[in-house]
Amino acid sequence: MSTVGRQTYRHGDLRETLLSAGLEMAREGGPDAVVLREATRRAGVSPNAAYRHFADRRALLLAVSATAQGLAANSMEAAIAAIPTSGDPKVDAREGLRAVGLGYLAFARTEPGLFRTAFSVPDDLSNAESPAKAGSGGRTPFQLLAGVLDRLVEAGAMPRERRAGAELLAWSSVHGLGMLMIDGPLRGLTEDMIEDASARLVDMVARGL
Amino acid sequence: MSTVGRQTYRHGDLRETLLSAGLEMAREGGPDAVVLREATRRAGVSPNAAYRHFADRRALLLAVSATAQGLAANSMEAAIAAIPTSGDPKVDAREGLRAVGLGYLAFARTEPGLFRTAFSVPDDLSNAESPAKAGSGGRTPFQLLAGVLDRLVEAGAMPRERRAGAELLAWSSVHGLGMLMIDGPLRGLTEDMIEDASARLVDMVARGL
DNA sequence: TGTCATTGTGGACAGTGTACACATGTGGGA
DNA sequence: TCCCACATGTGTACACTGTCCACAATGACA
Repeated sequence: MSTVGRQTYRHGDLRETLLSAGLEMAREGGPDAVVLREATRRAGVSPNAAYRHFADRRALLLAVSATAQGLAANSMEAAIAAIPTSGDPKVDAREGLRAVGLGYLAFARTEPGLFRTAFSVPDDLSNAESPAKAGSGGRTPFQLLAGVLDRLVEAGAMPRERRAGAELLAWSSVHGLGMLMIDGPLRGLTEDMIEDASARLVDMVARGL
Repeated sequence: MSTVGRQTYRHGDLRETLLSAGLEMAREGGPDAVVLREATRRAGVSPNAAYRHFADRRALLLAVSATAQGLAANSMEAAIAAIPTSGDPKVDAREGLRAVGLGYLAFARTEPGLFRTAFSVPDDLSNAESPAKAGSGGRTPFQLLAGVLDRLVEAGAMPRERRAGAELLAWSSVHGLGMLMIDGPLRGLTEDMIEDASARLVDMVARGL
């Protein structure tokens, strides 16, 4: 491929360009749709140029995944921001938990490709607070969840002895519904059923935590 | 490819052979590792022979997925069978629910590749009771779950008005933990942490349903 | 026995990830 | 200011994938 559509030999910001090309492909078709050669094609660059910025396809995918997690965080933050304060700290804390869960699920529903790319690429809890995964508010999905759980304890709406590891429980439930809705056996549910299931699920978590 | 290692031109049971080859690949590397050509290679047959039995790679993958769901059902049934009866129907029903969840999670942990192949391939609830997905007891994972939920209601351990759609809630929670453990951000958890999280999760579900 | 649908083969093609050698710019020290 | 090392992009090549097409072997049944 020659340097068509570009005057300079250097691209200028290839890494970023590849990343957003990858993000776009992920949006349309999930992690499997993130293909390296296509990204370089969209960037107007030869296939191998990508290897100057990403060790391999996997590395690109991880970067895309992190970015997608940031977008998920945005959705969660938006849901948090939308809840009116009631004055009662307990109620507010519970609403915060609900909002985090519903924001996560809303992201799954509106951006299924990105959701799958964000959370079904092999990763590790040790990276859960990496700034690359933060939304515009500066916090990652994991940090947002941890935050509302902390508030829940402080407000006395959740026994302190159950706090440790509660992220995993809450996250699991919501994540599972998201996955089953998207490419698991729960596809084909109507919008209403999804809405209903989402609400009931976060209630169940709030009750059971 | 010639008919090496095989005297007859006809293979005899190619469909089944491809299926178990696919299952083996899925076991080792999840859905992405199920590659059509490799399956035919293992069956000692030319690549195109597969197309006499499966429309395309996707069809093979779906068949493998169904088989894997049957294996998951086996794991769940084993967990159910292992619980001692207490005499108290309420207690028994709750233990049944726990067993179903823990059996599902045990399968996820011991057969991560098969688990992902079973439950993260696009499917539909309308196929949830397909005999192809049944375990040796003749019931699919979905049917097993529905069964324990029914018992829960009959035993009076769960309000009847919450029964509808409860499968989705219970399934979501347990499925989410499984996925996050395997290739999501919850990898790297120690055996103990997983054990603990699993137990707490099913308790949460039992409490919150 | 002859016919014909079923099952398998062979060759081909486009597309993928990635390795290796090479080309082209650019910034920092002489 | 020159020049060169280093970063970045190109070209070629290879092995591998899914899948299409035309053809060959086989076995069941008329």
